[in-house]
Amino acid sequence: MKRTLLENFLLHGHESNLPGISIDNVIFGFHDNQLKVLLLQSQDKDVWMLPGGFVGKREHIDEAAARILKVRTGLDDIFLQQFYAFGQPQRIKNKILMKALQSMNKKYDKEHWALQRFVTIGYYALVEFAKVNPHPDEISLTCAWQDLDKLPELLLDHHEIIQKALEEMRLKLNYQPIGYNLLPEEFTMKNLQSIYETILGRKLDRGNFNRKMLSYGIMDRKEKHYSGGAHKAPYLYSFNKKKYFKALESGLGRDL
Amino acid sequence: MKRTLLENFLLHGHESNLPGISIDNVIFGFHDNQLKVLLLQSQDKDVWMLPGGFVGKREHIDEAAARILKVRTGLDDIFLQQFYAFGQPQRIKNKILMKALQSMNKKYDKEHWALQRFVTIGYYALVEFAKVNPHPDEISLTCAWQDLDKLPELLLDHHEIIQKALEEMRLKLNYQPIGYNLLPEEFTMKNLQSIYETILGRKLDRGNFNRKMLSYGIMDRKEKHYSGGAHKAPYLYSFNKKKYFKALESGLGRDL
DNA sequence: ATTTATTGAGTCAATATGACACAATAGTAA
DNA sequence: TTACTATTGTGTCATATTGACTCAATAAAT
Repeated sequence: MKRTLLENFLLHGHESNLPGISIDNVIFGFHDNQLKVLLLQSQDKDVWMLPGGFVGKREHIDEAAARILKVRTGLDDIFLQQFYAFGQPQRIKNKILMKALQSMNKKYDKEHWALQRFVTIGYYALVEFAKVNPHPDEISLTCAWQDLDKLPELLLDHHEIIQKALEEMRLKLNYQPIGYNLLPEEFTMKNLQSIYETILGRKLDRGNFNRKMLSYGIMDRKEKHYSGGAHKAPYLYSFNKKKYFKALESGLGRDL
Repeated sequence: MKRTLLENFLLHGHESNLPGISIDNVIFGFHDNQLKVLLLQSQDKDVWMLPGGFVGKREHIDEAAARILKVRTGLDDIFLQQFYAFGQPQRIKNKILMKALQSMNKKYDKEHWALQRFVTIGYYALVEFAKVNPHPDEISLTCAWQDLDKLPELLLDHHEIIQKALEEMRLKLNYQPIGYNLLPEEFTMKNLQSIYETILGRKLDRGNFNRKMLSYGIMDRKEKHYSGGAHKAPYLYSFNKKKYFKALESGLGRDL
C-alpha cells in the first residue's frame, strides 16, 4: 500500500508538480521551555530531514507549504512564513529517492525528474506543541520533535535551513505573533521569556523582561496560578489577541 | 543580431537553464536625495519591468542574480540580498515573450518552456548610482532609473516585488551596510538621513538622527565641506569600513 | 517546621529619546 | 557691500527606557 503510493509518486509526480522546486518546512514547537523542530527520519535510519514536498502545477507555493504542513501535523490555519530559497547547484535529492527507486526495481535514469537539482523554498511554521500529532509518511520511519540545540545529523543543507529560519525569525520577532502561535492559551511569563531567549540567542534579565512585556499591554493576567512545578507558583497569562495584533502592526517595542 | 540572440535564447534556453525558475533584481540607487529603482521598458513601450533572468543548470541562484546584475549595471562585487520567492500560479511571462515568439514567425505552442509558470526569486541590490551605466538588452528598449514614489505601470507582480524588497530591507537596516553601498565615498549626513527616511517610511528629526549616527562611531568626518548647494555647507563624511562592519555584526543600535 | 528555588515587585543610577532652540554660515538677492 | 534665507552644527532639557540589582512572598520538598 505505502509502496504503491510512493511508486505512483515517483513515476507520475512530474505530471502534477512543478519541476525543480521543492518546499521545506521548519516546524517549530515549544515544550519544556525549549524550542523544538519537527523532523522526519528516513528509512535508512541514519539521516533526519525536514518535512518537505513539491508544488502542484496550479498551486501557490504558500498553499503547497500549508498542505505539506497539514500532512505532518494534522493542523489547519497555522502561522507559516516563507523565509528563504536555497539554490546551491548541489541540491539533489539523490540519496533518499535513489534508494526508493532502486528498491522498486524499476528502470530509471539520471534524467528522472526526482533526481534533478531542486531549488527549495523554506517556510517556518509555529505550532502549538500539544495540538500536534506527528504523522510519518511512506518514505519515513519516524516523525518526531527534536531539540534545537541537540539536532541529529541532517540531510543535505537542512541544518543550514534551520539556522536561517531562526535568524529570519529573530528579525521578525517584533512584527509577528510568535509567542502567540507557539504557546497554549495560558502560559507563564517564563515560558514566553524562554522563547525570546532561544530566538535571540542570549539570556534576558527576568525582571526587565517582565516589565517590558507587561508595558506593551497585550497580555491579560489570569487569577489562576500555574501549579505543578516546585517553588512559588507563577501567574498565568494569555494574549489579548486584539491588542496584540494591533501592537504588532507597528512593531513591539517600536514607537509610533 | 539582437534578433538572433533572442531567437537563440527562446529556442534553446531550456537546454541550459532551470525550468520554471527565474530571478528578478530590484536594483536600488540613490540620487538627488531619493531612492531609485533601475527598470527596463519592454519593446511595447507601455510596460516596465524588473531586470530579470534565468538560472543556469549548474549555477547557484546567487550567482545567477549577480550575473544578471552585471549585465544591467556593468558592476561586479555588488551587495545583493535575496529577500523573497514569488510563487502565485498566475506568474506566467506570457505577454512579453509571446510577442517575441510571434514576431519571429516561429511555430510554438503552449508547452514552450518560456511560457510556463515561473516561480521568481527576488534579490535586492544596492549600487552606487554614479557608477552605473544602464544597459538595455535585446528585448528591452530602455533601461532607466525610476523614482520609488513615482513608479510607472509594471509587469505582472513587479510592483509587489519592489514593495516587498523595501519591507525586507527595512528589517535588515541595522544589520546590513545599506548606507555604505548606496552612497559614494563621501556624503553628507542629510544624504544618509534621506535613505533612512525612505526605507523607514517616515521623517526623522535631523538633530537626533545626527547624534545617533555619530554615536555609533562608524563615520569619519572630513575636513572638506560639501559645496554646490545654497545655504550653509554641510560636512562630508565617509564610513570607517572596519568599525562599520564590526558594528553591523551585532546590529546598529543594538546593545552588546 | 524548615529548607529551597523561584516569583512578583520595586529601586536607582545611567543612558537614550523626542522635541526644541539658537547661533553660524554659504549662496542669493538687493 | 549688505541684508536675506534656508540649512547646518550644536546644545538643552524634560521624560522614558534600560540594566543591574534587592527583597519579601510562597509552593513544594524534606
